[in-house]
Amino acid sequence: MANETNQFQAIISHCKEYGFIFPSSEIYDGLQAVYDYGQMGSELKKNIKDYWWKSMTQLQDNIVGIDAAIFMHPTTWKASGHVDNFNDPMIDNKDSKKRYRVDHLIEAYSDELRVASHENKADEIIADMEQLLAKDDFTGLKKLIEDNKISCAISGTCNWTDIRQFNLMFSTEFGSTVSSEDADNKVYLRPETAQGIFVNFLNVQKTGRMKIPFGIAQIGKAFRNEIVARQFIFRMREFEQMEMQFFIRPGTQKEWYEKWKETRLNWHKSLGIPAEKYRFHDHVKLAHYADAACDIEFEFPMGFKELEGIHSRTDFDLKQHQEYSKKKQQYFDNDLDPATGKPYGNYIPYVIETSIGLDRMFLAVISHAYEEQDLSTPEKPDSRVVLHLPTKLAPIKMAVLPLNKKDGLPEIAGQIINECRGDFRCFYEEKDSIGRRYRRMDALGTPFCVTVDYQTKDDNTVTIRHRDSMLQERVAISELKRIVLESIG
RNA sequence: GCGGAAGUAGCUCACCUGGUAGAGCGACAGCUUCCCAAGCUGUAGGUAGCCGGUUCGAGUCCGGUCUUCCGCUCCA
Repeated sequence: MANETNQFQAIISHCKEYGFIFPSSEIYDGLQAVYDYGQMGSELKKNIKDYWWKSMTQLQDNIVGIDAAIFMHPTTWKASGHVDNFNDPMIDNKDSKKRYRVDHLIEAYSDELRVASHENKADEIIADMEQLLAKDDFTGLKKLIEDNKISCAISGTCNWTDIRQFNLMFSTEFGSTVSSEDADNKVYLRPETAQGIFVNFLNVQKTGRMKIPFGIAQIGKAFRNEIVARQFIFRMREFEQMEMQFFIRPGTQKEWYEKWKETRLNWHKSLGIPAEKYRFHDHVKLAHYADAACDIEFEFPMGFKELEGIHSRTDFDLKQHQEYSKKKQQYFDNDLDPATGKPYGNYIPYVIETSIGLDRMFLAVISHAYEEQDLSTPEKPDSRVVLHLPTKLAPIKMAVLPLNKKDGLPEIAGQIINECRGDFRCFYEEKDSIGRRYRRMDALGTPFCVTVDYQTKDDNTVTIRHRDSMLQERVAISELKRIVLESIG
């Protein structure tokens, strides 16, 4: 554990030191669980995004992308269940420091009463609780707990804090003249991007003439007012999701669920990260909208944690929106049902969702890439920090380094950069010894270092040095672009 | 939100029992060398997270606050 913690700390420091990630508004002491991506981090993040976007849209026959607004009509969140299901009042036991959902605590007590054959009393308490919950009467709820001497299972005491509401959605007022008391004008910052896809389901389906099965992909920010947000960029209050909702014919959800599990895992493996770093974790307790769900977990420095979720959401979301909006959310399927020989007809599609946290993916990529290498020889101690980033994700693809900063070498280097910068990001550096420049590039994850030397002036060849192997080969300048582009894939 | 630990230069840290801050690495400028870091010269950079208290005097003691990591909890 100590090692894992040190490794995690080292990665956090490295991210700061080399311009990948900074605490938000750091000069004002930062803002809890909010981070900024720096000059290197923003490139890496963008490359992850682009790679996901391309593989989920361009390379698919039947998936298109959208970019929905962060603000959505407030009713969206009533329909989705976020308003009702995620405003749970909580209470803490001061002795055991345990926190409970108030309804869970009271229900557990009523279960005990039932076991002891006090059925009537149990029913009565539940009825009281539901009334109080409906009124958001926290004082009354606390009184209910105290009157019944409901105690903490750990400490056995009734030493409770006041009941508090934890609303996981950020809200703000819409329009410049409304008062904050006016609940009708309260809008939320979306806590997930999925609803932006669901409310646009028919727009996309009709205007894009999409036929089921088809998908809608989206990358965007979401916001959750987490009770505890920690572990660097793993759990942030403002984060970015990359997700795809795949609309299918009801009854086919099992096969599509399995297919997307496999497809998504293959996507991860295609980045060269070994399969052992990943595992599936099936949800036992399903969310209100799902009939099957699993996570793809990644072995982060702090252990296996959720990276991506794959959920079979049934027709829950579209059905809810149909009910709340009073607009039919159905699709007419002209394909023939072999059982009847007739078209499948109208139905509300089922949905398989794949949803990955972009920031978590960033953390997965960088923590797997990070290595402190011992390069010592008997003669001399030596070490380097290297980021083994896949070329397609590396912020800088190629550094061009003149061996010397005179004799026309920098000019040749400049020409090479001008030839390549239109195709991929290059970096020029003439300061310090060549070895030191290589090591600096290693720390940024730059896969190729091209060195212009005196031989270059004679035959237009340069050396290209590979980050991971540290080996060099001599190639013609005219070959450079092809080599790098091939590696980007 | 509770508990634990911690916040001193970009990074890692030192300053032991209070007397107005140092090192290594890094950065920058120049020189030298030149295909794998730590050569030479010079320079910059910190009102010790912030606020308050005790004290003649606080980075050092006390309180508060912010931030980070760890445990519990939470995680649609």
